[in-house]
Amino acid sequence: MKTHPINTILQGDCIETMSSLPTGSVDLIFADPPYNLMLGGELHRPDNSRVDGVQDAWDRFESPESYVAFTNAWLKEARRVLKDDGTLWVIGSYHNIFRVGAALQDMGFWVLNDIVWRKSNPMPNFRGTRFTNAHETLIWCAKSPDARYTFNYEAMKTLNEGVQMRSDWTLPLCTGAERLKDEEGSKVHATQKPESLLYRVILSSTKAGDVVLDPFLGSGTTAAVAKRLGRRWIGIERETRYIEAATRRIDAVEPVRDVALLQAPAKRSEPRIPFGSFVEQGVLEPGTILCDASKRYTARVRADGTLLAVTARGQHSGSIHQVGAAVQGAPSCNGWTFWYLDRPDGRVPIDALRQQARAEMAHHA
Amino acid sequence: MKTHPINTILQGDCIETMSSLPTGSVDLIFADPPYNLMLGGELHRPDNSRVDGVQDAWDRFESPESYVAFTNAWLKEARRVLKDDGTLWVIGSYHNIFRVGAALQDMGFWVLNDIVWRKSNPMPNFRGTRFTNAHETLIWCAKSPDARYTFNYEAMKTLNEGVQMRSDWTLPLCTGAERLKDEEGSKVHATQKPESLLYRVILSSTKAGDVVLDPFLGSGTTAAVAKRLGRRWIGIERETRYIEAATRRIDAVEPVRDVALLQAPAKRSEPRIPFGSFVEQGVLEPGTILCDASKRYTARVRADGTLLAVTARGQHSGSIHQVGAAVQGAPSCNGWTFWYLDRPDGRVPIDALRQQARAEMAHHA
DNA sequence: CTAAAGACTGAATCCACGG
DNA sequence: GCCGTGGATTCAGTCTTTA
Repeated sequence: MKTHPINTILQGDCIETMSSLPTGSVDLIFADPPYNLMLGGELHRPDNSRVDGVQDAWDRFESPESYVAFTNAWLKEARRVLKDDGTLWVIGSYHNIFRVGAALQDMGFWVLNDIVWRKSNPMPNFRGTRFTNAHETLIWCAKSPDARYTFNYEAMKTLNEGVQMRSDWTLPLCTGAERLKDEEGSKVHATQKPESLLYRVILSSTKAGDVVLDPFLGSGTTAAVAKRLGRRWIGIERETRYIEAATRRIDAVEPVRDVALLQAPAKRSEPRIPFGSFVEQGVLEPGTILCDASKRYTARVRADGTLLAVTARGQHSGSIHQVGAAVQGAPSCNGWTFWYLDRPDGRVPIDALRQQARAEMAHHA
Repeated sequence: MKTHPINTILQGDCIETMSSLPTGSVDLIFADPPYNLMLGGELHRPDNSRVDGVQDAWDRFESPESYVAFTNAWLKEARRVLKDDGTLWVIGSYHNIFRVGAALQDMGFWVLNDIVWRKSNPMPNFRGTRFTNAHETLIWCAKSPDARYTFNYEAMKTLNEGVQMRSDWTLPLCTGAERLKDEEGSKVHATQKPESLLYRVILSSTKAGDVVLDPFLGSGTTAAVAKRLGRRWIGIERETRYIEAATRRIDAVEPVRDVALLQAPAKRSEPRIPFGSFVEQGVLEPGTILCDASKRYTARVRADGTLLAVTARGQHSGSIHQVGAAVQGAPSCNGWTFWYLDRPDGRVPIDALRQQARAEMAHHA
């Protein structure tokens, strides 16, 4: 039986090593595969200094076909290891992202978003022959169109000052103290990703305790951020020098202590309270009149917690939601926020009753 | 012998019609093919209004395979018609752009840039299920790696206030007076592109007098901008109603005398700096304690950039502004100046972080 | 007349759970 | 698996109507 290692780096080829992991065992995969840059000769700045680009053997492929074969192979194993409701992130540039995206769509993955990492401090185009290549692309996808994936909508919205997080993220490159250096002061890994990028990836699409797999761990950014955010992790890496640097780095990470403190709870996860319970408990008398914000519609509360409304279009009865939708002629309605109640201290939405009940439940818990 | 029509709209299927054009005869192709969105049922806004999505027959394909076949067919003709030193632009979204990009790379096209059109006013994600889809992607490519293509580096730099034009362009959607409407006031074309986008495309990669071909002309944006910029143009379109609207539109265009007089569209809605970004980028650890100037109140920073404060009046969580207001019992509060941070070099308002980040952004810009 | 408030709109793969 | 129901969910802008 396949064992399930956790919080460790597995040394080896990413495809072989993934094949040793159990089927449907990880919640999230973040993959930063070789980009297959196919750089020609060396690149020099206007002052003739040499640009230290990606020259490593791991980025060399014989042909476009062999890159596609490699992509299909690792994606296939990733798909097997991923839970049915898990999601996959892949990062790339125009050199490889189209082939990767087409391959994963052909394999049945369902794209949820393509995300643009807009670099606030990209390397300029020294020759002035193209637009400054100032971004990279991430693809976020589920295993199927009907998968129930994790998306921490509220956390992303608050992280973005109260408006929805968009598909373009402006973040700086990994530089300065965050960038791993060897004894001689040169960078350990050519393509180390910034922790801020992984922070957003992991915070948006996993829950605390989830298992995050990175099949191309490199300098260990994914594992470091997963550990910091109270997620479990598995890394796969071939080269010993990267493993050594990543291990030191991950060991030094302190997880955030209070997991409950990590993020505000989503509204969707709050306990459900039936409207009828307020009638049942005597908070509302049967016969109480409700109205909408504009006072165009009124409805009467019945003993079983349903409403009764009479309009020009006829008589409507049913739940607070059904009657709210019916009187407006709308396809749906949130009755909690649509209906109001006259109280001595003013008109309040009936949602105020629910909020109060929830606050009392939290107090007793 | 094949004739070379110019400054006209050719009615017909794009592949057949392109095949009637001479080989190696156009300098630039801009293509806005169907995205094959595959939308499900109806979508409503929270106010219950219905979203008027793309449901035209031209966007429906039998299968992913038939979309790929269609893509290969039109790309092949486009490649033939294009001069050896000409370039091709294609716009798309995550629904189709990966398949398109892979197809054109397989065909030998050489990608020069992928360009992100960052929409300053995208439609939100109404259900809170994904990141707001706030961009589209353009691929710019030459016929071969050694092609001597046109790139007006200086014009782009000037258009971008003296710094190199990046691969991400922030531009608004096509709305208001620019959007073509029919007699009943509804939009003529579901996916009319803004002229500002085509300005950049045509100005960056053609010379005056060059021939610009758009095989999916639609509402005629490409032809209108080409004419305005003193380029020649050919449009291909199948549907009579689009041709009629585009013809009126193009006829009304006055070519500019002096292209240098064209001014850059105002930059709108540059990224703001959310408080959460400092947590994300590791400037602040989750769990960090903030306090106000008088040290009466303290709050704890959470991983999503919200604060959590406990006072005699209860527990408060939310943005730096909301929690600042709540602990004081005030109606509002500027959290940037209210909350302070203890640093080795003394206590500073958190606004110092923001000022520093803005200074760095200005430096990089 | 101006100013404020309300209506309308955009290439959208847009719900979750219990019976 | 399907079906019914609860109830959660929007940003930047333009244009129209009201005060």
